[in-house]
Amino acid sequence: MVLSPADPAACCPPLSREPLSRGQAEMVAPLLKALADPVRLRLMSLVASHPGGEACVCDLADAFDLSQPTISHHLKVLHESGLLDRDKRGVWVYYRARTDALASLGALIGDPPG
Amino acid sequence: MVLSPADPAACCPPLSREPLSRGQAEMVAPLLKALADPVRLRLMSLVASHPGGEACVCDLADAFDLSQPTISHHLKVLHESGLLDRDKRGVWVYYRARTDALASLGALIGDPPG
DNA sequence: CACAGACATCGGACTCTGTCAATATAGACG
DNA sequence: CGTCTATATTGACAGAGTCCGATGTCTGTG
Repeated sequence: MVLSPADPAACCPPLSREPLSRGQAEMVAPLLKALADPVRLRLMSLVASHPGGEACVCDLADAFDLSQPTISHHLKVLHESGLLDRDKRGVWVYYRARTDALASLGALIGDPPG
Repeated sequence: MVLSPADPAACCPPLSREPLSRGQAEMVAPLLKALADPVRLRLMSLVASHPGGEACVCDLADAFDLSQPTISHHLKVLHESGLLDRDKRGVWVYYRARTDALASLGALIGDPPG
């Protein structure tokens, strides 16, 4: 089993406030790496902006010109990084955006020195 | 010559607001890719939090256990993505964080649906 | 001009990543 | 149980990324 980390970006002050330690950088970089792909960015946005806050794979796959395993792979990356929650209901799997993780990450990057 | 884009993340609504288009995702992903490396994250943080808002390569290189060409390479990636400005003064090169680009990117990721 | 120092570029070795086709798993239903 | 449908896993491969040593470029100085 693979557990999804809680909110890795919540551990660090904003980039512009003080230098990130090596350990902190190694915590945060995987989150950014997970988002740093056009397909995963769109997947994340599709899920996060979906009415009800969640979307099933069947809703998502149609938006792309990619094979089903490829979509599944990208969703796995987002899930394992802690940016998407997974919820299997019957045959369908619903993904939900971790808005707390997105908010922490956004603050880490964008917040001024304070 | 390589020109540094203005502020790519300023073109898009927050992730959670509405689905990112394919074109938008392809604009933003390179910014995230540039940040999605532990070394570049620390470099960015070192520059952004440096007193005076800028730092020269000589200040930065000491913080890492990497060769000088490697540091230079990472700084180039950050510069070409539009996250760092370059300013050569005499023999030294000073880098300055593009706080506008960081703010836009942070808002894109972290802002709520609104 | 010659030299030294700060930084960049080049060429390579090696690892990581995105993608697909094929196959597996797991639930619903007859 | 057998079948259909939704999703995940595996294995393979091309392309991209990280890193280093060697070398190049530019600038100040004697």
